[in-house]
Amino acid sequence: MADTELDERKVKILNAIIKNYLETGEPVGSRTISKYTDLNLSSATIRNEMSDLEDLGYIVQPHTSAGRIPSDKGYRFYVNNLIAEKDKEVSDMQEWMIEKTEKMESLLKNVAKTLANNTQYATLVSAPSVVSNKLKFVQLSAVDEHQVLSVVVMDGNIVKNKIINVEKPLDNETMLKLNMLLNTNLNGLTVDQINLALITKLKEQAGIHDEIIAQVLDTVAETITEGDDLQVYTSGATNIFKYPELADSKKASELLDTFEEKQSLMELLSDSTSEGDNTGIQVYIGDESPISTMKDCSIVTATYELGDGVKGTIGIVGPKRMDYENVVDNIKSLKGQLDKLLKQEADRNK
Amino acid sequence: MADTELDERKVKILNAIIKNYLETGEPVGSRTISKYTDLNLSSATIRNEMSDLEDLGYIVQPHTSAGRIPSDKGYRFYVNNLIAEKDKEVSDMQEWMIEKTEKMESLLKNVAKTLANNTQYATLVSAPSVVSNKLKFVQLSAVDEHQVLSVVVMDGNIVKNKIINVEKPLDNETMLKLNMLLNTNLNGLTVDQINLALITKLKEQAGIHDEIIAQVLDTVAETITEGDDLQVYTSGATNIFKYPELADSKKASELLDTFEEKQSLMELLSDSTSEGDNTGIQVYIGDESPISTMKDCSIVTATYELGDGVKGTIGIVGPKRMDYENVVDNIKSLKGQLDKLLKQEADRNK
DNA sequence: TGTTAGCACTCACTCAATTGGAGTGCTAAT
DNA sequence: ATTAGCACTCCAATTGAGTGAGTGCTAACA
Repeated sequence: MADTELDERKVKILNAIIKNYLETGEPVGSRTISKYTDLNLSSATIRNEMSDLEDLGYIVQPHTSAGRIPSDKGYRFYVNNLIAEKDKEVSDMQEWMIEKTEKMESLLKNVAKTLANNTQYATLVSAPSVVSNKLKFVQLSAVDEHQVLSVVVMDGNIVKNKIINVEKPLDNETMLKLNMLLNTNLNGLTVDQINLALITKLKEQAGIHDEIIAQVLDTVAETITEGDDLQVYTSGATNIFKYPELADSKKASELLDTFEEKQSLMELLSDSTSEGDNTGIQVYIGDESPISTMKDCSIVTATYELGDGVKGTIGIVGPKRMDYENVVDNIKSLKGQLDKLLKQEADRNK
Repeated sequence: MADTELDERKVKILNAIIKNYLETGEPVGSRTISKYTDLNLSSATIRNEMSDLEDLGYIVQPHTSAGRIPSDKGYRFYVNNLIAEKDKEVSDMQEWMIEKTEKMESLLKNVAKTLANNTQYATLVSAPSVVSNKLKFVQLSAVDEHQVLSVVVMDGNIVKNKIINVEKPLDNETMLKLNMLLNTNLNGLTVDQINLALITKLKEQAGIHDEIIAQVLDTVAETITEGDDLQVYTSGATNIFKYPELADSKKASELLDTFEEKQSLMELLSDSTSEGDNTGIQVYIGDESPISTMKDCSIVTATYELGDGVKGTIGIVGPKRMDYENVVDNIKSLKGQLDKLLKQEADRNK
């Protein structure tokens, strides 16, 4: 693992520097390291090594005659080592969720919340993208003379509804027929597969009541397609005030803005779904982040799956000196639970 | 309107002080006022008057030999005058909402957003409280063998749904009977009226299938009752960084926490629904606020109605030196539009 | 040749003293 | 009743000395 440019001692020192900095948030000096570590070396020797490490770009000095802090490259090295090594104990998390499957929305809100509580960082969770998700159930019902309620249930019990205004009341028979039509034709299909052609075909089959039904069908299609892009739940955004390096007015304001404007967060999450590595866990450090306002942060994301195809994402945003071990642990465990939960949900529906 | 303790000149000076402070956010001195206003008085005279105003409690000095800033009492005086006088022009707002009635949720989110944009303060909007709201439509449908979807529509097209897990599949006939039972008994009732007694009665009527149906009924009741307390939409929380007196780390963190933890916001809003005055607009200044973390802020709330009984609330939170005129204008206009919109909605459903 | 001790140097940070300016309160004159 | 003038107060910004943590370099050492 160790690059050729780093001998074992340098690695040890680098690790010591980073570990220490993660704890304190202060630049760490040569004397500290010389006492802190088991390799008995004087501060002077450490200084020489640190000088080398700085030349190699793993650590930087905020100013002359200050201690060193890890550079992005340094963090990256640390994280790579960490994730490769560590893969054993999975922290036990609360089991509350198992019972609360009924509503995807509240489940995800809870996930975001507990994760934020556990880690003390800001978290975000995106709802499973509906695009490659299967339709399970469609139903239209007349609420009153001029309004029809359409309810759509997707795999994973994601429920969507929409009220459709109609000119003339639909009689019971038509209603029944429509429901039949929709369910037999749409059930089990993914949103991808429900395209214009299919809709047109349905319209034709609907036959006589063409006008009204066309309108209804359009709206149903809309219901299924729309709005699933904004589903991001965040929590613990204010945790960033706990880290002085992020808490100054300007940075905090920008960051919180980004969190409030969930749109841009989507980019972050969708970005990470594409280039997932084997573990499904992604770490962005500083400038590596796709969002510029987060260039002073680190971001850890994981994607969880539901049935086939990649779906939703969990993310944690914190200072660069975040406790990567703990975070990766937490997020990994959570991802596992979500995967299991949703899979079992899917199985049950078979 | 002018209290006996304030002669006309004092009122003018007080107004000048407050207006100036609203703009600058800096303590305002006697010389500024002497030049700023049309009443030609020397700074010395102003000083005397200011001294009086301070004794009367309308303004305070942050420290000796600084200018004066309005006290809560001063703001209160200003606001009272303002709201009484001003009632003419209602600023024209975007008309986008008219078309978007279908989904209460997105409507309210939009309201919060535009309001935040227009005023540059933090806003919160609570969904119409369902408590005194009428049930319009209930429906159970079998999604698959073990899951039943219950959909409840309330007045104002608030849709709630919940998935109920059942042991044994329910056959079509039972389903139909259940739906009938629910709709005939519950339609038109308010949540208040759906109490334990009624539920028990329903269970009895359900008869044979007692066990399963009891479970379903319980869940439906739960669906109706639950969760409507958390429906608060916020926007523009980060606007507080625009006002230095709120932007320091500690205060900002507390405030944003309060905004994230929507629960406590509910108190604020529900509080204001109770003691609405004639216009339905409430202004809390500083310590008057029911939430302690907001004691450095002012809060303007308005309640909008839907049919009979008080329902939802719109609120704005900003610094004490907020632009009350503009805010009250905005909020009043918005309240009017919401009232109208929801009323017309209600009418159409008659 | 790698390691260490020692020393001079740098730089941020703290604290106190200094200064300038904005603003007040009071008094005496109009 | 109003105003001009002056002494006074207090904040805010500036300066400068002192401190300490940390570095880089050199020379000695094993």
